[in-house]
Amino acid sequence: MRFTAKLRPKCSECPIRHRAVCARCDDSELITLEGIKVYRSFAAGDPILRRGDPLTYVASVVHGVATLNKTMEDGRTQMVGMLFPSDFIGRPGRAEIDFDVAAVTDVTLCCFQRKPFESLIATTPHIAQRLLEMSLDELDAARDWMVLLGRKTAREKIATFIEMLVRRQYSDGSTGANGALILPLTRDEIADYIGLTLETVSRQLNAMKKEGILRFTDRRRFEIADLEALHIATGDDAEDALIY
Amino acid sequence: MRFTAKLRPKCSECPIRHRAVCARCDDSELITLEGIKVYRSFAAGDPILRRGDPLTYVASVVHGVATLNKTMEDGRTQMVGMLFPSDFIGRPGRAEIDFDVAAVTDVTLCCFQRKPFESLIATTPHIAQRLLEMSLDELDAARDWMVLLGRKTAREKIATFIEMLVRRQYSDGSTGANGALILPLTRDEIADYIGLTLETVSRQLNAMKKEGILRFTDRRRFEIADLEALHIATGDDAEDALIY
DNA sequence: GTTGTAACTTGACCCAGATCAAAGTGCGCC
DNA sequence: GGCGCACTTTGATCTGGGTCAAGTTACAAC
Repeated sequence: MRFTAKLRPKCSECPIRHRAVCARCDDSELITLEGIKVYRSFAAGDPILRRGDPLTYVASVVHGVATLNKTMEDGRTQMVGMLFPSDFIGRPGRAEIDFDVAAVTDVTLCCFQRKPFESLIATTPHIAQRLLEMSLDELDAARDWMVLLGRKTAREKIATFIEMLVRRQYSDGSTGANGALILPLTRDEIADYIGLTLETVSRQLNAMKKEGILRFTDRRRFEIADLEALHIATGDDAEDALIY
Repeated sequence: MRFTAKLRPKCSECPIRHRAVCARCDDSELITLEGIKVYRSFAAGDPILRRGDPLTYVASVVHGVATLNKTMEDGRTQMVGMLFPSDFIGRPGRAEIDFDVAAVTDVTLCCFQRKPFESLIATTPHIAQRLLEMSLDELDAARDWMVLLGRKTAREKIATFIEMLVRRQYSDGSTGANGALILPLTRDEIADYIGLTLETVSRQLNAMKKEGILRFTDRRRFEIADLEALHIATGDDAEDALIY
């Protein structure tokens, strides 16, 4: 793991304190965690872990966005996850990782050595329970993504991706000034996430701009002009919609 | 949950004893489980749970094959999982299920009421640990399937699906007489699992038959005539291959 | 046996999205 | 302020797999 900084801020002031793997820890458990944690920072574009790397550390994302990528022998790639603040990297009980993890924006991680973290899990049910809950949530999300990849049209894929971004950026308050939303990924990266090519992503995004569903201030910053139309474009049930 | 039988066989003689959620339980923990478990059977084709059903029970598959299905409003469906013996149904801490579970062959489940099972998890680290491990394994499998759905060709999808079947049927010894493999799904169900149409599934399966990779004895029973060619057709790395 | 039906195969044609190609845009850096 | 480069847009064309439409099996019920 590359890193550019080592710090150990107070858990009590941590922005992900109530959503991360440590969410249910009490004060004494936090003190234990504080003793073994190390902050590490990565610049946008940096690799965090490569497929096959030994999993010496596990970590929580504190700031920024990271992606999980699988690459086939001939170079085709599929992104299999996007990590936002509070998401967890690494799995206890597994010695190496089988996909690449990369920082797409500047990223700060709160890292724990895997071995001591595994012992902690065994003795701290609050952490084990929270980790199980987070893993099951990720599994649910992965299954929803399987529907997107297997059955949705290009337009539905884009709309679903945008809706997911909105949900995540509001839930961790990482929207830009005056609530503007941010596309943390390039057209190419979006394509890898939703199983399209970058050209199709570009065309669909511009189509939704022309239709007045999205309003871009620049290539990365935008807002939702018509939340209802966006949801209809996802192809999902009305009951799953963001409130509008 | 529909059921046709209620039995409570001995855990020590259970065929999935060492692979299911109870794998790491000691004798005294098994006695606790024996006290609260109930066997239920479903006929091929029966629904086990429907989307939105209250999750009163969680269960392990003892015999047979079940599928997890998501359906969009307009009827498009995507299978998001296949459950073989030892796989687990349901998630502690969630009151309802958001996909359909159906028996594709005759199925026997070992069921536990969710509430008592949740208390068991809290007090029995052997079960909590095993459940976390199984959930993370499922998450890994879901991510591999995302690559299949997002990036693989029809031929690669079929080959990967067959290879997965071989792996699972050997690992639980559910192959037919003289080691013949069984397609537990119809062409239509296979299509829903790998994101194709039934016609494409049929064409690709017959192509692999003509090429001498697969040998069918009837529509559901077959054997692998060329395991190496099958693996090459998956598009996956040689290192992930079944031994040949 | 016949008849019904669900599952499967095969062929012809079509189209959403891929591929190939060429501009356009914007930002960092000297 | 202009050069370089990465990213994006847009157009033209192609194609893998979808769609539509007959047939064909194969087994279950009578």
